[in-house]
Amino acid sequence: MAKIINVIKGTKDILPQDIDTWQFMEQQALEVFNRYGYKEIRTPIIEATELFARGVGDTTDIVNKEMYTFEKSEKSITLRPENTAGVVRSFIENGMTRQTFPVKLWYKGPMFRYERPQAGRQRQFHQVGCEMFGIKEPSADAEVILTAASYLKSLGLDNLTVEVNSLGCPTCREKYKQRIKEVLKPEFENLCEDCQARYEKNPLRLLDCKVESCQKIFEKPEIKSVIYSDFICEDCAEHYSKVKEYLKQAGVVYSENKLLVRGLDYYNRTVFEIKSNNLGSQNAVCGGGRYDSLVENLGGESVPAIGWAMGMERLFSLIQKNPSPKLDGFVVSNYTPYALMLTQELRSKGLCVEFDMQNKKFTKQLEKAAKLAKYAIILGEDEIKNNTVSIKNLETSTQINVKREDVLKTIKG
RNA sequence: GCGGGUGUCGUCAAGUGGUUAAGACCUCGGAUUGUGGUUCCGAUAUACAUGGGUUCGAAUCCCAUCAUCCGCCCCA
Repeated sequence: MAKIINVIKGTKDILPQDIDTWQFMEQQALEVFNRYGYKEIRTPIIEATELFARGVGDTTDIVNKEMYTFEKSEKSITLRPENTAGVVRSFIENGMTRQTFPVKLWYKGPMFRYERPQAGRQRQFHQVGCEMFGIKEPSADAEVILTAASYLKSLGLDNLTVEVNSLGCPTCREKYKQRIKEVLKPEFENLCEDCQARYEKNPLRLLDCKVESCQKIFEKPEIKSVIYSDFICEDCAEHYSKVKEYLKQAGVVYSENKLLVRGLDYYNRTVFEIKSNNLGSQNAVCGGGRYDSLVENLGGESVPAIGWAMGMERLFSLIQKNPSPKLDGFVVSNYTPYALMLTQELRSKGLCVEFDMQNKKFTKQLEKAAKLAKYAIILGEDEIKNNTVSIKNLETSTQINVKREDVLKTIKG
């Protein structure tokens, strides 16, 4: 035999036995987001590398070491590692700035990141996400989080933890960074290697380091007081408290996590995550936040925006799975042409029906019917002669003879 | 990029140096020549990740490679 070819590391087939659940996720997305006023947008899977360098940020891990990038006709092209940058690009390029605000867009599709695969992490994975443009008021933040919560609820996922935080605006965040750097300066030598690098590149990300020795340093009172201080400016603080107020009024249970720092550079003010306890170490189902300067950074006008993305594989592993439904009927007959005709007739009426194309023995066909279908539709010599069929309920073993045109009525009630 | 675990039929899984490598599920056939799901019998002609090594002898011990899973990191 020839050598078999395997899937690429970190990628997976979505197999027929799982497709019902995937289609369910997609169907719920369509319905819920439509209700919330979102329109689907489909952007290319490949984009100019520069889009991600400028959009996601070149200090992020995603851009630094996780992108699938290749050259074609002297252009640098990258498989999208996330879709916010692509949506923003399209928003600008297609003049959506001139549409009535808010502009609400949702997407779903594969993303690519060159990372070491593990539980809840693949190199090709799927995200579903929402982006809302044009509203700077905190009501937008609350609505966007509500949209996420509604979608999760529609999937039967209720008991998830919503965490929120505010990163402030570029001005107050910069001050905060400086204060963190100052207070940690004496301890610099004691920080782990990663943290030393973060100290320069993005001090905000020092905070969620899990190395014990670093955590001990962060626990020191004088340092802790800086880390946990309310650094955000008055405007940001007011925005943040409004968001929380709205969430409370909408009945969203959330907790504040001051260490919730997103690894993407474009976020400002509100950031949030929705987590599960049943996912192992990759426990975030949803991550998002406000990105008021991204549109401008990518060459558009200054348009505020906010959005989130969910990992569909992670959702998949949390969703209650239902067994695939059985066929409505299986035509059992040793008269193949008649069986074919009856099958076609029933299908045209909307039933899911199969027949035995191999014309096996009657018992074999019935056995197959019992395995695959709710009803056996028996078509023998007598039935053909009288223009009837015998319908056997394969669960209750009751069998009745009905007129051919009454099959639909009998099966569907 | 760094750690740790694991690789035996399509799937699950026994077997820890010694004749033809259990078993179960799935699939297919038969018992049952127009009535299934239970039961019984049988079949799938060479499944020990790959390549080396140790040994009289390796699925079993050692090394390497590959794959996969888990953790760090980061994120969805």
